[in-house]
Amino acid sequence: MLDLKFIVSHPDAVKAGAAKKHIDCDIDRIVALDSERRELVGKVDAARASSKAAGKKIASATPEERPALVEAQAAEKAELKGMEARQKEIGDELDRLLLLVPNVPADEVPEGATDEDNVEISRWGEPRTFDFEARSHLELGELHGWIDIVRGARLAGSRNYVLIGELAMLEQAVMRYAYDSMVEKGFTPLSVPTLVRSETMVGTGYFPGGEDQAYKCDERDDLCLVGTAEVPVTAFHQDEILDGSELPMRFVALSSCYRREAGTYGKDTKGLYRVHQFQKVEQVVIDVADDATSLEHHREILGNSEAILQALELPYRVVNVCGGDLGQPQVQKFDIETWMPSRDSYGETHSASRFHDFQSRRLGLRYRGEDGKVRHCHTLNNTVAASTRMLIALLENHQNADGTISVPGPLQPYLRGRTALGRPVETR
RNA sequence: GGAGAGGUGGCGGAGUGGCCGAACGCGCUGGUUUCGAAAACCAGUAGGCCUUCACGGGUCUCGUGGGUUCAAAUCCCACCCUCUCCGCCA
Repeated sequence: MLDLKFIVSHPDAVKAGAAKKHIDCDIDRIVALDSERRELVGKVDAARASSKAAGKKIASATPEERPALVEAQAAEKAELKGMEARQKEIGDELDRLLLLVPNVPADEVPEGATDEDNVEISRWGEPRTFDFEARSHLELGELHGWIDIVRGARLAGSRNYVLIGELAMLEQAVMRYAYDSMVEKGFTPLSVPTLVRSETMVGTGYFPGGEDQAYKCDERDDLCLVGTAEVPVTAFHQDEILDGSELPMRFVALSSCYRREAGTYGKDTKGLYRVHQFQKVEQVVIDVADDATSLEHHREILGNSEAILQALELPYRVVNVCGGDLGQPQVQKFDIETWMPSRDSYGETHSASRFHDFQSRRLGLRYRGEDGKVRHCHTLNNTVAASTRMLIALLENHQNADGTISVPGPLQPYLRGRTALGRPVETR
């Protein structure tokens, strides 16, 4: 969430930010509540001070003086109680409203309503032109007996799948390669829970608002399945005051990811593009509260993922996500879209976000700087590799006329030296 | 699932009604000492909110929320969380 002081002192900037994101929130109400709160705090504090002083007087009073003093204090306390009740009301409403105020997008974020308004900022590689009739990942999967959608659905409903044989191996190869690459760059590997308390979902900004997209196990346990390792990794140090000299902290985690995909019926129904469960390697940076530094690290984690795609010879482009396509918590987001021949377009495979202290405030994630001051950390994250979408890109981009799949060099060691997957079939 | 213990500052850990936002230790910061460092010694060192140009002042917080009391970290109630033992199990 945003700092209440910031909202009150820059209400127009916050309103403009919300408008840019196409999100409604009641800033005027917050400003009004805060001014009432301030006024009340002064009175309440004064009344408490007076009551305390009266208490000390009572303690040292003679038995004869006592009853009168106690009675006088009681009247004061009754008034105090009324003010405290109102103060709590205001506090509760403010807390509720503050959770709904979106982070202010950066100036560099383009205006726009949907992903169609995202602005391409760079491009790497050339989409391949096939001199044969290229197959979709689903066709390739069926051809080799690698993907079983029917049994996946029988096991777990629609948008589920089973990977078989070499494709299951390839999945592990990509995950391991992505993971190892990040460890090599100095990121600390973390293996984290994927079932978390709902307060952790609130802390990272997914709740309130994203409840429909999460699987909840809250009837008995108040737990949710995470949609990304970002959640447990970012919240790893919640409610702590870190030593500033330890920052930035760089983490990498591999986890299963669970997404309900509510409201997407009929969208991307074929294949592995939009599924309820996949694996993902995620990078997270816990940073100092300095815009220039966290911006630099935002570029760094974007570059880390680009390096993976380049090593795997997958053409991609980077887009600067527009206001309307930005989530509530982000200041800015760069999506990487990788070329997917069957879609005849670039499909989103990575998402690099920076949040300033939006998540940290909710999480109580702070650090003590060199000057001794305590500040909220900045947080950042980016996909390193998401299993299903990477498999789509790898299968479709590296397919050969005979149906085999060439394995990019970096993945070969993870596949016991294999340079191609699948048995050759009829060339078409 | 059964039984028990406990949640205190950056960390460890005292504290069972006022002298406690809190002993002591560690850590950190500054100083003395030293050619420099280590060690030793001295001093300082929780966070939030309100107020102040500032120095400062006020107030809240000892898991959370209520209650008792003139007065609560300390007593009572509810809830949350953690740990230990037994059982079951990957």
